[in-house]
Order: sequence, then structure tokens, then C-alpha cells
Amino acid sequence: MDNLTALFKEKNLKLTPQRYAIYKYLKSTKSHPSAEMIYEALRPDFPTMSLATVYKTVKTLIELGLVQELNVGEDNFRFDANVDTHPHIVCTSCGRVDDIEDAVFEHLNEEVENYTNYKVNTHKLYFYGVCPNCQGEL
Amino acid sequence: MDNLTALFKEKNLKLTPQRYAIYKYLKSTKSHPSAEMIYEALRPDFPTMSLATVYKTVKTLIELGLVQELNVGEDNFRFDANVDTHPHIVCTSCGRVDDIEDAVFEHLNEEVENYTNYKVNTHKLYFYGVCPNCQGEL
DNA sequence: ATATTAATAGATAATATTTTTCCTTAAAGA
DNA sequence: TCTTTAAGGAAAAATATTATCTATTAATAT
Ligand SMILES: [Mn+2]
Ligand SMILES: [Mn+2]
Ligand SMILES: [Zn+2]
Ligand SMILES: [Zn+2]
Repeated sequence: MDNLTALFKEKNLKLTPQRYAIYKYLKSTKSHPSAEMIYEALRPDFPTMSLATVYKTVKTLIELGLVQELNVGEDNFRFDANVDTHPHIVCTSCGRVDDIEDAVFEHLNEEVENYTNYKVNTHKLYFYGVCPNCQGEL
Repeated sequence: MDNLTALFKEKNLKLTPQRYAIYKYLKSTKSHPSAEMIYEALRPDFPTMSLATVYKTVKTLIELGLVQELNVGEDNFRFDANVDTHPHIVCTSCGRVDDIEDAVFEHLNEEVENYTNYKVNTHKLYFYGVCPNCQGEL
């Protein structure tokens, strides 16, 4: 019995095929998809699944601490099954959102406490630029 | 003739009382208001102004480079007449959004270029924590 | 295996935010 | 003052997300 099964059981949540598929898909991809993108990606395997189920499931996964929400400045949210605090970069030309690998900014929370009276818990860091693909198309 | 008048003239835009008031209000406040909050704040002086005008105006101001948009993870946008790249902190208890004064993170763009093939232009940095007011209420 | 029960999927309606449309008004310049 | 054209306001439309409601199904016990 794996972690996921145990966690769902602990919270009296049912591990349905839809939930399992959505989480597995988020774990498998580095594309930081929106709800709509998840819905489209899973449609071939789950043609009857509704978009509302995607929204409800990602919310559940977030509450479980299995997924985090990203806000890159679009009119929708994106989701990431990597729940560690890590920076992202957005291509302002094609809209893709990538992780920035190996860059560590965990010291930022402590560093900023010297400049504010807040108790600082976490941060979100989004870079904006032009991805290699879009640089080529100039 | 001030800068604002000149800039609007250059772009063939009209400097209406509504636009002037919205920009002046954004310049005057540190609260990073949403469109709705701007609308409510100016309602006493501009009781006939519509919310659509607020939305249209902030969009215009952004295109002029006079205002920037923030995405702290709410279901709406906030606006800031300080267009310099600077970090913000969000109170997860009461929702207020503050500047972090004096903290300089301008080196981040260059630093991160070592970890990605993107051409990096700018970034947005949001901290999350508990503000002094809300710390007292525990 | 079957029955029981409570949670969830899916359909749909509702809500919230933002944008668009369309017509009237008014800013800017002559 | 007159003309031109951008912009305001009201309302509808478009998007994204959430809530409601009923049938289904996962989980557990028998
Ligand atoms: Mn990521
Ligand atoms: Mn600010
Ligand atoms: Zn790109
Ligand atoms: Zn607070």
C-alpha cells in the first residue's frame, strides 16, 4: 500500500481513477499545466471526465499538500506536483513555464526578514524572459 | 506641462479626469489595490464612474509603463504605480500586500541566467507571511 | 460475493472577474 | 466656438472557478 493510498484513507478521501490520473499526470509533466490543460491531456483516457472534476481534484490535492498553485500573471492558475519552493521562468513570447533547475533561493525568506516586521513563511519567485525556442525565431 | 500630459499627448490619448484620478490615487497609496478597491476609493469623488472605466484605465496605464500588475495568488489582480522591480509580501491572514522596503534583489536576474538558457528580463517576487497586526491577534 | 454507506463524478447553474459593445459625451486642437 | 475622435458609462458577453444536486462508485463490513 503506497503513500497515496494511505494518505487518502487517513483523510477519508476516495482514491478514484480520476484523482489518481490527475495526480499521476501532474507528477509526470514539467509543463505546469492549467486546469484546462489537464482536462485536455486526460480526455483521451477519460472522455467522460468533467472540467469541474479537474478543479475539485486539484483543490483536494493542494489541501493534501501534494500540489502547489502557480500564478505567473495569466488569467488562470497553473499547478505543480513539485511542492518544494522553487523558482519558475515564464516565456513572455510563447507562454511556457519552466522550472529553473539547481538554482537555490531558500535563503531569501530569512534574508528578507531583516527588512520587514512580517513573520515570513514562504515565497514565490517568477522570472520572465524569452525561451531558447523563441530566441531562435527572431 | 508635466510628464503625464506630454506622454498622453504623444500617444494620442486623452487625459480625462477619471484617468488622472486613478493614476494619482495609485501614486498616492501603498495598498496595492485591486480594480474594485480603486473603484470604491474614488467613488466619493467620482460617483458616476463605472468599474469598466477603472479596468480600461489601468490597462492603458500599464501599456504606458506607468503601472504594473501584481498577482499575489488571489482571484483578482492588484496594481502598483511603482513600476520598478521590487519584492512584495502578502499577509496570509488578512490579505494585505506591502512593499519590502530597502531590500534589493536586482542581482537575481543575472544570477539566474547561469541556470537557464532563457534570456531573462525581469522577475516578480512575492513573500508570504503574517503581518505585525495579525501576529498580535494570536 | 453482496450489501451498506458515505464520498465523489458529472451535469448544470451560479458566481466573480474582466472584457467587449454600443452609444453618448467630452477632451484636444484649430 | 467648431470639429474630430478618443473615451466614458451602461449593459451584455466572455472567462475562469465554484457550488448544487443526483446518480454512481469506492471503501468497508458482512
Ligand atoms: Mn515547478
Ligand atoms: Mn509595490
Ligand atoms: Zn518561448
Ligand atoms: Zn495581516
